[in-house]
Amino acid sequence: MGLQLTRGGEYAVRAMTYLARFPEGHVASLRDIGRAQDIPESFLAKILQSLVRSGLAVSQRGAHGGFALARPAAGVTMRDIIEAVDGPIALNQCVLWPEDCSRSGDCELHKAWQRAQAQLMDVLDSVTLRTLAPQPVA
Amino acid sequence: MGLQLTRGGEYAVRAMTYLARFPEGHVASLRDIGRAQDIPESFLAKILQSLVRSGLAVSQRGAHGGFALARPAAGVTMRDIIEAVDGPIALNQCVLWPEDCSRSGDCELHKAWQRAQAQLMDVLDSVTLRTLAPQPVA
DNA sequence: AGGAGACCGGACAGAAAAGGTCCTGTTGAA
DNA sequence: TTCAACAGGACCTTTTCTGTCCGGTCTCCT
Ligand code: SF4
Ligand code: SF4
Repeated sequence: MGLQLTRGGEYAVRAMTYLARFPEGHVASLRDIGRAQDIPESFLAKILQSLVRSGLAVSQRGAHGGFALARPAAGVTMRDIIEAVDGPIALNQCVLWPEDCSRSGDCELHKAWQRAQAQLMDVLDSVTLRTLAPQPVA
Repeated sequence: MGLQLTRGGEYAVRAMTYLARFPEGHVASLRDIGRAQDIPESFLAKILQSLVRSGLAVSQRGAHGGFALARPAAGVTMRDIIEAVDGPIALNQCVLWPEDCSRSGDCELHKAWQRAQAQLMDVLDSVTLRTLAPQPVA
């Protein structure tokens, strides 16, 4: 393989999409999210921690605690979520860190990867949680 | 990380691009390619084997042997090369094997990944070895 | 005040993939 | 015949992925 989304990334988007289905501010517990989205709960705990640390979600501790979106669904993109849990997206190392490759100065391949990355980001930046969960349930 | 080209994929494109810089049919040895492109030779051996098995390169055994492109440079794309060594490209599992995910029937996220994949393939299919190595050296 | 419910944080661990290495065999041209 | 060069497979090390576990902490509810 190679060049594929991690399980963690997929889970993160699914979890956030689930939260976006509720009215703004609604809190759902780890257990609820895991059950609803078929995500192992102890793994999901780690993923949600990343999302909280990245400021995409907020957590409520104690009884009746859980997680909620930190901002309106329309303002959170697929890219935001994936980068929060998997780190920066770079189809090839040199796209984000050109200094790592001595050839990057005049490399046609480099330019190709930059175009590919730009096209990918176009999609990832344009899809928000509102796109993924259009109608909040009452 | 996650979602990044493998080292093997990068090496493969570099090796093929090197071959494309010579007149059609020119044979270069493993050693030559490895030295010119800074690729560990024993690893490169494996990569070239994959390329030969996939029909993108041909090999010549015995003294003065080596590797050459199997077809004109303009007919070999980035995608061909990467898929030959890393297997099929799928930004998310469900893009190529939707039956693996029970949700794939009506999943907005799935559609998003399909768009992203299509954009990526547009670039990868449009870049050929002729693009990467415009002028064969005499 | 005292549970009980729920997240926090870090250590740990098994499995898989990435990234190579090595060795023995086979080929083919000089 | 010799020897340069590829073929193929076994093996190895390191890193990343995909989780698990547990003690600690916080907060609501009674
Ligand atoms: S694409 Fe070019 S610049 Fe980027 S890593 Fe490969 S050789 Fe270096
Ligand atoms: S994007 Fe949708 S279809 Fe694809 S794996 Fe995730 S949930 Fe399944």
